[in-house]
Amino acid sequence: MCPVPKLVDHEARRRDVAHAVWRVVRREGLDGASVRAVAVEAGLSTGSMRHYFDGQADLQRTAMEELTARVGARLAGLDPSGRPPEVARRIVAELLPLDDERQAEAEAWFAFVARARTDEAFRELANRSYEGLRALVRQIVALAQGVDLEMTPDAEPPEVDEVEVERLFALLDGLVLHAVQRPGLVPAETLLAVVDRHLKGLIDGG
Amino acid sequence: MCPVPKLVDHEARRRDVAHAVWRVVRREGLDGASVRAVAVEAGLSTGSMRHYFDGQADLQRTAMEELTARVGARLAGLDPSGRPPEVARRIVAELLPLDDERQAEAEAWFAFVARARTDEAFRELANRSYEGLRALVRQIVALAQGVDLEMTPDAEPPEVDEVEVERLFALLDGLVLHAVQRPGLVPAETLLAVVDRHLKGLIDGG
DNA sequence: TCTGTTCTAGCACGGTCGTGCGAGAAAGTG
DNA sequence: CACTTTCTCGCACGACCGTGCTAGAACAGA
Repeated sequence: MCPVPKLVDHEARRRDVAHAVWRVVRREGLDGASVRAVAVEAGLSTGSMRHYFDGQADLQRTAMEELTARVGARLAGLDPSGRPPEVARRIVAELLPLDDERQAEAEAWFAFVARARTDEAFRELANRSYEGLRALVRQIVALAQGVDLEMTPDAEPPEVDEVEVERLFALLDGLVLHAVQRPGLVPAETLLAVVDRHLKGLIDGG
Repeated sequence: MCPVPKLVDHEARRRDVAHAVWRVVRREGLDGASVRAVAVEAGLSTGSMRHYFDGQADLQRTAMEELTARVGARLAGLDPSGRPPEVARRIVAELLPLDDERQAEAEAWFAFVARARTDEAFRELANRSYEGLRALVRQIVALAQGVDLEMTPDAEPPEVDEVEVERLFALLDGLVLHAVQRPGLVPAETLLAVVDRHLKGLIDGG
């Protein structure tokens, strides 16, 4: 009856393998993310991965959850100080694939979202992210129109024009989609120019 | 040496099977569009389909081409008369999934586009459609800003602000993406309200 | 009728997949 | 050292897939 020796950090291992899933998904699509392919990418054997994942569903779901957690952590780490319109611009810029790392995340993310349409296992997480992003965009619209979120309670969503929320939300998703669809052909300056133009109209109009 | 008897219309048959592909893709995703599944959906046997398609690649590519042809035909059939801003609004409304038929088309379309990112066989057609839509959106922006396209030669694209083109293009793709992502939860009125708001800003600002 | 062509149906092969399993290596404790 | 637990590896099974193939049905002309 020995005290349990912990040889490897399971959580860290699961995270590493999740990153391997992202790379495979980006390169070959979610269909190509077979257990064998991910094992090769992660430098493991298929049998070895079974000690950390219950199966392919657990593997892919974990990779998707890790992705949302990563994006969420980056958003939570943003500097909330400054005039409201400047904060709004900062958050928007964080949502765009302005560098390679976020481009890779966006490409993998859309693969998961695409599958969520026909696979229940991914749907709930996709819907939660969708609602979370919509709430964030609602705050961005409020910020752009000069509302200071520090003054309003977190529980209550700010009162804003829902048409403008959907307009900005769709614009952002469309920009990311275009960057994903044509990697390297949508420069960062274009993305920023478009959102700056949009935010300008939002500020002037509100 | 008989005169060749033509028992079935090959083109019509290929079209019917392509529609069966759409239904399977909508229901189970592009991964689920196996030759066997499409054969069942179309009421044929796998061996019988080989008389009309060279293989799975031909099958899926044909389904995607048929989809672009269908959308293109609908756009070509639009009434081009009226004041430019009204024509612009008419074209935009045609691009949105306002009824079940176009919703189904949009869902299948995004499945093909998603695969095009990692599968060369679909990439060329996806890129062509992307460029075609971008050119169309450029014309819409010109129309919204009062330019009468009848006065400008077809060969030369209208001179418009490319930032506005990308902004409207991304907005439209984002709206369609949201409708695809959450079927039934994005009502037609919302889609129209958003594009009307956007076109209004485009007209006033230009 | 007979003949040649088109079309249909389904089987069989080779390949990939997810997954369960067991043997052996590695590491920590007595 | 022995002993237990953790970890790694690769094989094997059954399922599904794309595809080639063959035998027969359906049909148009002679």
